[in-house]
Amino acid sequence: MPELPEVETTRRGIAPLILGRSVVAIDVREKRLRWPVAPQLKRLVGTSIDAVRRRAKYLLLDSEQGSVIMHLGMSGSLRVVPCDVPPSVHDHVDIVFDNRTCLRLRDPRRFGAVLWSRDPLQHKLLKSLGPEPFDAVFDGVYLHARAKGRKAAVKSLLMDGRVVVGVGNIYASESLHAAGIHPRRAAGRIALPRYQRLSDAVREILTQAIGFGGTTLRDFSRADGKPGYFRHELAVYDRAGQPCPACGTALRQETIGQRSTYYCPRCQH
DNA sequence: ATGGTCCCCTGACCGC
DNA sequence: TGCGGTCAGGGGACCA
Repeated sequence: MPELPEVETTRRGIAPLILGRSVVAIDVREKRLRWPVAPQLKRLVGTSIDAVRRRAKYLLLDSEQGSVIMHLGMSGSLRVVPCDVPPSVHDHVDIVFDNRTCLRLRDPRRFGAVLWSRDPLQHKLLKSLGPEPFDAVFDGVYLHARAKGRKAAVKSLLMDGRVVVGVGNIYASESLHAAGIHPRRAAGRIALPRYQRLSDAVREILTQAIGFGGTTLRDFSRADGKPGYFRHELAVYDRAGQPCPACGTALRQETIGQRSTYYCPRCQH
C-alpha cells in the first residue's frame, strides 16, 4: 500500500505525538506479520522515543536501547489512539505510552513488519537500498548511468529499491506520465535529457503527494484516521479508459512485472 | 548482475 | 444470499 508519500505522511503524523514519550508497555496481539514481530520490541519499555525517521518505505523509531524498524507492507497503517479504545481484528501491535495513548499498527494483510536493530541503516533489509528521491545524487545523470545496458522496462527500474527508493506502483505510473516516457520502454534505451525529466517528475509528484497527505485507495489512513487526498490528483493510476488529462486520449492499463500499469498511448513514448 | 515468476494474506468487488 | 474468480499501494526468495 503505502509508498514514500504515505509513509512520510505517517511519520509526520505520529512524530509530534510520540517524540519524547516514555513507553510503559508493549502489546502484541498477532506476531505473525511478514516476519515474526521482534521480541526485542519489549526493550522499549522504560525508554523513550528519541527520533522518528524514515528510510525508503521503512519507519525507524529510535530509543537508547535500539531502534524499531517498521514496514507497512501493502495494507498497514499507524495511528495514535487512547489506549482504552478497543483494538479491532487487524490491530496487531500497540506501543503504549505514559500518557495513556498508544501507537497502534493495523495491517489486515500482514505483509508489514516490525523488526529491531541496534544500527537500523545497516540492517540487512536497508543496507543495500538506493538513494532517497530527494537526495542530491538522484538526478538524470544518476538514473541514466544506472539504466545503462538494462533491457527491462523503465517502470521496473524506477520501482527497484536498489536504484531509487520509495517509488511504488502508483507513483511510478504517475511519474512516467509526467515525464512523457512509456512505462514499457527498455531502461537502457532512454537518453539522458529524458532521464533528467523523469528524475524531476519523480520529485515533483512525490512532493505534491506528500502535500496532499498521500493517496488513499482503500486501506491507508493517516495518524489522525483521515485519508490522503492525492487520489483526486492522480493523472493516470486506476483511470483506464478515462481521458488523459493532458491530451484527452483514452488511458490504457497493462501489466508490467506483475503490476498494473497505467499510461497514455499518445503522450508517452 | 539481470530479469522473470511466485508467493505471503485478507478483503472488496463482480458476474453468475 | 452464496460462491468462485480476480485484484489490491510491497518486496523477498528463487529460478534461468
